[in-house]
Amino acid sequence: MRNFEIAAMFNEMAELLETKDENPFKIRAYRKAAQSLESLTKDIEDIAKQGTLQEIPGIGRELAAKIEEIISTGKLKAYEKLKKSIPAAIPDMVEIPGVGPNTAKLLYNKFKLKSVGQLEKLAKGHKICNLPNIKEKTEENILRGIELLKRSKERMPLGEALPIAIEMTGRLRSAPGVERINYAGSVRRMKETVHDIDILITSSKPKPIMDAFVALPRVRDILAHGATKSSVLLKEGIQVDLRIVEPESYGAALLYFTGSKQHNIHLRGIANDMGYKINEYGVFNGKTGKRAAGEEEESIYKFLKLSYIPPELREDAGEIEAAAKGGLPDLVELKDIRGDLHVHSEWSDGAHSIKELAAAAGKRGYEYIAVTDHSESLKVAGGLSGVELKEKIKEIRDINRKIKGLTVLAGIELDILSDGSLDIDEALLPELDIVVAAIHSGFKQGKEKLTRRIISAMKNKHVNVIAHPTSRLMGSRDAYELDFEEIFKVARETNTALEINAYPDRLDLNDINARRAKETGVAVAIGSDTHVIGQLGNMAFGVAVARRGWLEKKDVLNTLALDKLLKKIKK
DNA sequence: GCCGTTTTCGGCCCGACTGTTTTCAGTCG
Repeated sequence: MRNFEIAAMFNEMAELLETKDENPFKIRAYRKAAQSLESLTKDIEDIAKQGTLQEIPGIGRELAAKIEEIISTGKLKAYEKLKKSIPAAIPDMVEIPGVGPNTAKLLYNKFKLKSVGQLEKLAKGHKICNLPNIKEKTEENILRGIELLKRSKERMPLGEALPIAIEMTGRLRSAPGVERINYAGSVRRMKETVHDIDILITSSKPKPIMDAFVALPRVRDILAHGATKSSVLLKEGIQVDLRIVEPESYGAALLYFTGSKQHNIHLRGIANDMGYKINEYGVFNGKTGKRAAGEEEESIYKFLKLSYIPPELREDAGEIEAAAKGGLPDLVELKDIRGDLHVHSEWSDGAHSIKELAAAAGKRGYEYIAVTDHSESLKVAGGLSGVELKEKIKEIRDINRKIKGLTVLAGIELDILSDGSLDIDEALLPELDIVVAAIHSGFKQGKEKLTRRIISAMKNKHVNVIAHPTSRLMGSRDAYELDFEEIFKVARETNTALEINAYPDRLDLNDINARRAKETGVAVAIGSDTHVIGQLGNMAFGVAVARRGWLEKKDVLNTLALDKLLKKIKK
């Protein structure tokens, strides 16, 4: 799977081309192609073999040839040449907020800089403030930009960003003059990580709201403070943008501010073809300037003859074409979830008793939870021996006799050992209601071996779900590579579900693999991997991944009623 | 560099904020 490697190369080429005064549309073409590769649900090498590269949106004759060159030689001459032609300090300087290609080139040509560090020294010595278009203020801004670059995080996990977005909108809601308020951007699209938080407000009196915004307690730095648009950097290292528009522009502004950029560009292109223009204020007739829509998002999609596209799908990954044909999926919702299939109790490394978990799950309206404590070899997590497992199953049966309205399923999170065997006396497996298996060690074994381990677990007739298939932990452990095509194939053949682990640092399967699972007819189970009762709420993040993966209710195992669930999984 | 029942050439989304300017370029989203 070299999709991401090639996408990264195209993205880097776009950045390099930006410093060369290249045609901006050519630069966009590279970005669009990169994005297209990132959202691809198939292996690029397979597509190349079939000779259908040019069927990928944004890939034409030239980029297809470049992809083939990368696949066959491992290199791309055009990339190497481009990289050699641009001094490394220029793209490094462009990383500084406020410094773009032109400023970077100007600085390089004047001082022949080798690094951002050298630039910082010069700026501190007031050596750059006599260049054309650069005076003291710009010099200060460059220094501030360098500081920002050091302090700001690359991307923040959704699990951290969403609560901040909710808190900030909550605080601003009561500011004088606020009519409607929403967070937008990639947080609204529920992307797994976000670069910044976008907030939209409608009001006819923006100024006092803006002043309140930049004075909020979390604000560490004000990056821009205008009449209708401001940006701040929070103490947490993430940027928040606030935009205020008149109430009649709510829909258009929410659409614009939610993105994605590629989705908006595509919509605006459709409007152009119809003789109309879309901006953040509305849809306007290109000739008369007369307003045609914009108060609500729905009215804009309707005007463009598209069905309404939920934010999670707005990535220009085929959703606009589907909406034009009325073929959008009817996305699964949190309220469709009838139970949680991955929960830990104090029998292993969870904090609560099974009784407490059952009560909390009942409060959430669930019909069932599977208590899936770890198996014996996972010592750090207090894995259960066979004897303990038997006791635990007995406890669950007792609890089920006493409680009403919710069924506790006797489960296990079974370790898939490094040779692919299962960490249990297999005679015990039939006594369990549901068996979840997962890899917890040997992450560096390589693609082939890891794939074989998972496949051999799936082939066991008692294993129902493979949990967190790639074992990634955002920010600390990358996903290992797997042959997903093979895994999906065996999963379908053996009636094994793959998990979307809803724990915010995992979200594994991710959106793209979830979509591919659906396309290949593999069932998906969403599990919260709860260790503390509050984490049951993480189910919402798992549902978000499912929605971003185009999943419908029927694609998700734990939307089934208990009797249907038990009938559907293998025994 | 892509794309096309209007086009194989000539389009390609659109606007806010800032600083250095005296009308605009650069940057950002």
